[in-house]
Amino acid sequence: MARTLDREARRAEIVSAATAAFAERGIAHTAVSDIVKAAGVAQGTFYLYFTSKDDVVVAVAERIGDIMIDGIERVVAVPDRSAVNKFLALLDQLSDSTSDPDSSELVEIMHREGNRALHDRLAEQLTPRLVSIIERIIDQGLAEGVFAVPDTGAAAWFVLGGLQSAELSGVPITEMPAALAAATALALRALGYTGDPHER
Amino acid sequence: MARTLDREARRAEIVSAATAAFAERGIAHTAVSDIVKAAGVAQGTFYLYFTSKDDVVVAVAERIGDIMIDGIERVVAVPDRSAVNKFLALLDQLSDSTSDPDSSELVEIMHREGNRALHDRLAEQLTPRLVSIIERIIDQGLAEGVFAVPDTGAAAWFVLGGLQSAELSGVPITEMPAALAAATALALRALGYTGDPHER
DNA sequence: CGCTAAATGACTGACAGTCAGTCACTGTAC
DNA sequence: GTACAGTGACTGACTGTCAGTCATTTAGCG
Repeated sequence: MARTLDREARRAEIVSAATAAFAERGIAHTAVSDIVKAAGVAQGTFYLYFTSKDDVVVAVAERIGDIMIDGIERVVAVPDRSAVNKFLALLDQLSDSTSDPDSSELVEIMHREGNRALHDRLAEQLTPRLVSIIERIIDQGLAEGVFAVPDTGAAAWFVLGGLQSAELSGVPITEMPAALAAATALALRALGYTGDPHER
Repeated sequence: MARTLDREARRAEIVSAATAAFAERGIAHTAVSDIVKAAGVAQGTFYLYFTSKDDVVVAVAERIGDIMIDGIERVVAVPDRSAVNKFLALLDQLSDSTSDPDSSELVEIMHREGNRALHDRLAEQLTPRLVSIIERIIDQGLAEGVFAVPDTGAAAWFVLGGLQSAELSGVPITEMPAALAAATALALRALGYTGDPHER
């Protein structure tokens, strides 16, 4: 059965099997033997594509991260959108990734208790990418004269941290929109924006 | 050797042994058998005091958290301090926990690669406690008329998230003070403060 | 056909967690 | 003050699980 699939495809198959297994049992209760059984390969094969069990967790997080960044890049790339508009769109997209059927299940898996490691790995590789998108938005806002910050990089990190923290604040899901609106207002104020966010 | 130590003391001994072992080898490379050997008890005894290996990680994080919160409560409890002053003192204390000999080593251990779990567990139980302290400071600031936010809770979460994010931004330690100053300025602006933070 | 590299799966060492048994101590009875 | 049963903290050898390895097999390619 050797050489029937190219390297990337085989790797992707194992990542899919791992994602499904983590969804069903959680990371800690998923053995590498479960993953390879589902993927239809031998245990040794697994270690030709991943250096460790942790390595496949990172790969799953990467896949989720790629999907999320794709969605965000799409709404942010729209030309002729104002910086504030893009910023609000980015937030919509971040909180609404649940509504995207592709990513909704993945995000749900990640938030399950017992899959903390997945959440951490995602944050780890998502955060720098989000920061760089936010930096671009802030720079645009500075050019437009609606934002005022001395250090784009620091502002991007701060604002992102603040917004992510709303997610962790433990407010019930029903009140999330309100919490998010509050965080958005604070973020815009931190960026030196003085207008009404709802102009759009 | 039965009944020679009260429950709390024995538990504390095991936590100490675990802390030392985690410092030396990292969590993943520390076996429960290493901890009990260092603590001078049998493996079974460990499970009379902790439900799992993860449970002792939480206990170590709690000990570190208690020390940090103590230090912060101390500087924040000073009467006659303005809200802005307390806020700045809190930040000093948070970033300077390294200078406190008690906690410096603990903080260092926690930041080591491979002890991510410890960092996460600390954040988990430290964050709500910090939020509540920051809420008190914001309320004081509202009473003093120097802050202006519609929702104290949301503001506390946002500001704390933003500040913690500076820690993760990957700036070299030499530039940390500058990054922290930038984050502080952003935080105060988010809180609606319009004065000069350096009045003190 | 060799030759090379991918794939295999039985195996191993390590380790988290268990449990039947020990023993130091305490309270009670005489 | 002696005997003795009761208690529960403590023990450590043991077990099942599982991540990771490696000698061997299989498939494609010139």
